[in-house]
Amino acid sequence: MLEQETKHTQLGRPKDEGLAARRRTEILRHAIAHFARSGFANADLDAIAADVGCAKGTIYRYFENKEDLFHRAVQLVMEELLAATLAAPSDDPLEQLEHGIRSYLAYFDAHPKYVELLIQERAVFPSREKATYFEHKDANRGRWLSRFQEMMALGKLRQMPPERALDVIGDLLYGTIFTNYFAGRRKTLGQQVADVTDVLFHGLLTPEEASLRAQRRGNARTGENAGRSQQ
Amino acid sequence: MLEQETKHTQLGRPKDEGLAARRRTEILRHAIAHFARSGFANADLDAIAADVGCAKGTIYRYFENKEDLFHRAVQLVMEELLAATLAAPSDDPLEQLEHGIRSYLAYFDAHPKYVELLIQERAVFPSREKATYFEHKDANRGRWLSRFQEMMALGKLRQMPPERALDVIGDLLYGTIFTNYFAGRRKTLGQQVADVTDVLFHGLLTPEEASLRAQRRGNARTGENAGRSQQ
Amino acid sequence: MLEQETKHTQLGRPKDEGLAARRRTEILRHAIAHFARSGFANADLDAIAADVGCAKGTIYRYFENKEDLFHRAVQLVMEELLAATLAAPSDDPLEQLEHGIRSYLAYFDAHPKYVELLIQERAVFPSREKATYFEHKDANRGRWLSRFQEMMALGKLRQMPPERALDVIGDLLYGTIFTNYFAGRRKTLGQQVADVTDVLFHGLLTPEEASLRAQRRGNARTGENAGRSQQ
Amino acid sequence: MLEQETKHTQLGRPKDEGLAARRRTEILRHAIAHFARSGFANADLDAIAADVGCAKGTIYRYFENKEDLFHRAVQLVMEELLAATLAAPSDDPLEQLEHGIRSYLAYFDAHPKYVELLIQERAVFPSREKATYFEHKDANRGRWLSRFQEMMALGKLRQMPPERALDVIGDLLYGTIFTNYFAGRRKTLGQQVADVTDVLFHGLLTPEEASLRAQRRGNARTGENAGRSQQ
DNA sequence: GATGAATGAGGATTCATTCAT
DNA sequence: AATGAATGAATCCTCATTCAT
Repeated sequence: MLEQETKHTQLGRPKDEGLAARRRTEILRHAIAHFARSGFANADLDAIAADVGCAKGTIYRYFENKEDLFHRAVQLVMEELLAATLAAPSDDPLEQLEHGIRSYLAYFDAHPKYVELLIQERAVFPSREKATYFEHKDANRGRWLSRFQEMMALGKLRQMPPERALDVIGDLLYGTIFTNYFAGRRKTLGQQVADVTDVLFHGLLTPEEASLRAQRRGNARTGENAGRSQQ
Repeated sequence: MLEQETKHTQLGRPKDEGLAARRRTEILRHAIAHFARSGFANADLDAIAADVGCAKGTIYRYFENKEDLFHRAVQLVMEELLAATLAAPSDDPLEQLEHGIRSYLAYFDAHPKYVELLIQERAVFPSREKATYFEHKDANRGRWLSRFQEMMALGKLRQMPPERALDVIGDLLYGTIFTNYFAGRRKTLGQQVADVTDVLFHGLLTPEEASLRAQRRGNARTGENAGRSQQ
Repeated sequence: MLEQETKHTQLGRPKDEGLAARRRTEILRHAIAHFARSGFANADLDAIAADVGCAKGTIYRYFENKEDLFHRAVQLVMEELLAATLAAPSDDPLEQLEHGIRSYLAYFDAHPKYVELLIQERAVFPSREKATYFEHKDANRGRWLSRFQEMMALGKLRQMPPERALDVIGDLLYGTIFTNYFAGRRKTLGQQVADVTDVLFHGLLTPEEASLRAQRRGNARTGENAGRSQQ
Repeated sequence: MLEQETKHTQLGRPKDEGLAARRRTEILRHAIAHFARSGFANADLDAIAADVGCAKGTIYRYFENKEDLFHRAVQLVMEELLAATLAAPSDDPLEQLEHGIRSYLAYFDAHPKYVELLIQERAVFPSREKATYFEHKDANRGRWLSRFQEMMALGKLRQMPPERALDVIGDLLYGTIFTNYFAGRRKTLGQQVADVTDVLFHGLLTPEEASLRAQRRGNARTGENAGRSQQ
C-alpha cells in the first residue's frame, strides 16, 4: 500500500494529509452527536452526511461501514475522557483521586448524552468481548492500583485489597452517570461530587457502629469468605 | 366453567380465562430471553413465536405490538426484582439494608442478561420520560428514606441527608451490575457483596485520615457548598 | 339437503327457520353499515361480529366468505332501492317518471353512504362482468323503455330513441348521487329534484336557440352520424 | 453542467436534474396503469417497480409512500383532463360548452380505466375533505358560471340559476363515464355526445307538453320551493 | 349450531451499502 | 476523490379463514 503511493508521490498535486485527517475528525464529531442523540440503529448515515456537508458515499471513503464509524466515535470520546481524568494536578495520591472523581463526573456533566454511546456499544454489539470503555479503563487500572497501595502504605487508606477500592469507585461513578442519564437526575455537579466522596471516604456508619461491626467480624474468625462467598 | 353458563345450554367453545394468562406469561418468558439476548431491534417476532411454539399472529392476540411486548417483559422482570429486594428478613434496618444489597446483586447474578433489558429500554425508547426501572425504584424511595432516618436516629448511620445515602447506594449497585455485564466481570456474588458493603459502610479512609479531613473541612467554614458545588 | 332434514324433522326441537333468516338479516344490516362506512377492504369481520353480538365464526355459518357477505349486502340495498323506485303512484307515465327520479334521489338522500357500496363493489371486484347495481337496473330497462314509447306516442316526449332518454336520465341520476357523496354536496332533496327535472324536461336552450340549432342540423343533411360518431 | 461548478474542479457525480423529473414521470405512468387496473390496495409496489425496471427502493426515493404515489398519479390524470377540457376552440360560449362536453367524454373514452382512479381515491381515502377530481372541477367553476350567464344574456340559454346548469351538466357527464365504466357500456363516443347534448340542450318534453307544464307551474304560484323542497 | 383461539400469507417500508460517473 | 442514484434484504403487522371444542 505504502509502496504503491511512493512510486509517484512527487508527481502532481501533493497529497494534503491534513485534509484527510480533518475530514475524518469532522465526520466523527457529527457522528458522535448523532449516535448519542439517536442511538446506533436509528442514526441515519444520510443525516450525518448532510450535517457534515458531504455525500453519504464520502463517509465510506473514511470508514469501513456504520459499525466502524461508531467504534471510532466511541474511541474518540473515550480518549477525551481519559485525558480529562488522568491529568494529575498534584503529587498527593488522595488529591489525584479526588480530582479523578470530579473530572470524571464533570465530563459526563458536560456531555450527558455521551452515556448513550457507552450503552449503545453494548446494546448493539454484545459480541465484542470487552467494550471500548472498559478497555480504556483497564489500561489505567495498574496506575490506580499502585496509587492505592501507596496511600495504604502512607496510612491514608484503610488496608484492603486495592482492587476492592478500585472496583467500588469505578462502579459507583459508572452507576452515577448512568442514573443521571437514565433517570434524568438533576443534581449539581458539586453536590454529586460531595455525595460520592463523602460516602466513599467516610462510609455510612458512625465510628461506634463501625467498631461494633469490626469486632463482630473479628470474633467470627472463619470470616467473610466462608460466610459470604458461597454461591 | 361450573356455574357460569347455566342459563342456557353452553353454546360454543367456552372461554378459558386461565389459558390467556398462561399464554401471556409463556410468551413473555420467551420474549424476555430474546430481548435480553438480541436487544429490541434485533429480536425477531418470528423467532419468538417459533420458540413459544405458536404463530406470529398469536403473539399479536396478546400484545399490541413489539413495543408493548417489550415493555411488558421489562415490567415482569422489574416486579420480580422488586419482590426479591423487598422481602425484609429482620426488623433491624441495617440488616434490611444488607439484605437489600445482597438480593439486588443476587438477582442480577442469577440473570446477568437482564441488565440488557434495562439498557434496551433506554436505548430504544429514549422518549419514555422515566424508564420502568426507575419507576419501580422511586416507588420504594420513601420506604428506604425513612429507614435511613431511623438508623441515624439510632446512631448507627452518620448524620447526612438520607438522600445522599440512598443515591450513593443505588448508583453503586446500578454501576456494579452494569460493569458485571458490560465488562464481563467474574467475581463471586459473595466477594461482590463484601466489597460493596465494606466500602459503603466503613469508607475508604483510615480513621486518622478521616479525622484530619473532617477537621480541615470544619476549619474551612464556608464549607462544602461554596467549595464544591461550583459547576 | 331438504331430504336429509326431513328424515328426522319431527324429532327433538323443531328447527326455527325464521331464526336463521333473522340472524342472516341482522348480520347483513351491520355488514351494510360497516362496508358503507369503511369500504370492503377496511371493514373488519371482527368488528361486524362484535356489533351483531356474535362470534366471527358464526358469520361463516351464514356466508361463504367476506366477498359473499359483501355481495349479499349490496343485493339487499339494491332490492330496497328498486322497491322504492318502482312503486307507481299514478297511471300517468310522466308522473311515474317524476316519481322515479324523486324516489331514487330520496333513497340516497336518506342513505348517502350507500353510494360507497356501489363504488366498493366495483373497486374491489372489477372482475364481475356487471355490477349488481346494473343488473338491477337492466331488469327494469324494458319497463321504462315502453313507458317512454308510450309517452312519445302521446306527444308528451319528443321523438327520440327511447334508449337515449333512459340512458341520459340514468346517467344523470347516477352522477348526481356520486357527486353528492364524493364532493360532499349539500343541497336539499327538493332543490336537487327541481334542478334535475327542469333541465331534463325543458333542456338548457331557449326555444329560439333550439329552433336555430334544429334548422342547422336539418340543413347539414349528412347529419350527426357522419359528423359526430366518428371515433 | 456547463458553468455551474467552475469554482473548483467538478468533484463527484454531477446532479442530473432532468433525470429526477423523467424518472418521476416514468414511475407515475406505470403507477397509473397499475392503480387503474388493480385498485389502490391490490396494486403491488413490487410489480410497479418491476414494470418501471427499477427496484422497489427507487420508488421511495421519489415518493413518500404508496399513498403519495397514488395521489400524484391521480393529480397527473386530472391535469391532463383539465387541459383537454379547457382548450377553447372558439369564442362562442355554446361551442365551448359543446367542446367541453365532447372532450370530457373523449378523454375517458380514450382512458376508460382512469375512472377507477376517481373511485379509488374515494374508496381508499374517504378522509380527504375533497377528492382531487372535485378540486380540479371547482377550480373551473367560476369560468363556466360566467359563460352560462353570458349565454343567458344572449338569449341562448333559458333563464335559470347558472349553478343549476353547471351542476346538471357535471353530474350527467360524471354519471356517464361511471356508467360506461361500471356497466361496461359500449356506445360510440359520437353517439354518446349526441345523446347527452340532445337531451341537455332540448330537454325531453315536446314544446307543447313543456308549455303545459310551464303554465301549470305558473298557476301554482307558491311554486316549486314549497312544493318540492320539503325534505 | 356456535364459539373464539390460532393461523400465516402477503406487502409496505427502511436504510446501509454499492458503484457508475 | 467525491458523489448520489440505485439497490434489495429484512421484518413488522393485519385480518380473513379454519377448526377443535
